[in-house]
Amino acid sequence: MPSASAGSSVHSGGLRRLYDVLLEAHGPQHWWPGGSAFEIAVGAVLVQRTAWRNAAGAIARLAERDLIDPSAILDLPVSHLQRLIRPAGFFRQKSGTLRSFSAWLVAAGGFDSLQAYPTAELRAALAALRGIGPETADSILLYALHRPVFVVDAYARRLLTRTGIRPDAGAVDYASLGGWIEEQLPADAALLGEFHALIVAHGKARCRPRPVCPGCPVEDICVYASGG
DNA sequence: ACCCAGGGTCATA
DNA sequence: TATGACCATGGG
Repeated sequence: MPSASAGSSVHSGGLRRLYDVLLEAHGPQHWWPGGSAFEIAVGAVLVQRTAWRNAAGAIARLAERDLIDPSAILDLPVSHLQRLIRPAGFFRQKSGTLRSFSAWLVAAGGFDSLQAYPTAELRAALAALRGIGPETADSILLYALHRPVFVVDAYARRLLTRTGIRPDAGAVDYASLGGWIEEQLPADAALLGEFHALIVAHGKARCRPRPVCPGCPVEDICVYASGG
């Protein structure tokens, strides 16, 4: 018998099955297919509470000027940085976050140097930066540093709640929920990266109405699924 | 005009 | 602990 794991009795392997169903329904999302680790981290900051289209526009404006580089960001006058990232919204806050993150990264010796540190330590260091919370920290860990981390976002909480995999997902704190999920999945950054992207894609496309949308591909593993 | 988008921080009760 | 206000742009 597997050791005690809350909630696994009803949905044994539920998370892995959810991944399979989402992949089948939506296909691979290929987030950040090409691009440096720094560009990925910049994207993680710029996309906060913002449509990806807008964040991508801001990244393009930086890229056109060869500014996707921590030292280049730091050398740039703040007003110029703010003007360039304006399409991403919250540009005053995000300019400060990008500068703080760039300074931290340069001080650490770059992304290659970061790989020497354990995930928990990096997560704490990132989340200590102003403008980087738990979710953005995990996004950077996952997509830029390829650490096997589950990114807990609002879509994930909603989906876990509605499927009944974790009915209290909306109320549990970030670290507890993320850790609980990571325990049940392979420590595979590629899988977890695809999973997060799929959850976002699903959240945008489906299940807006509650409690469950008719014809939803996730319906058959949903505790609320009825005859409708 | 209204709502939302791949969050985070701070003030208040 | 838990809401609420605020940050700002762009598309449906």
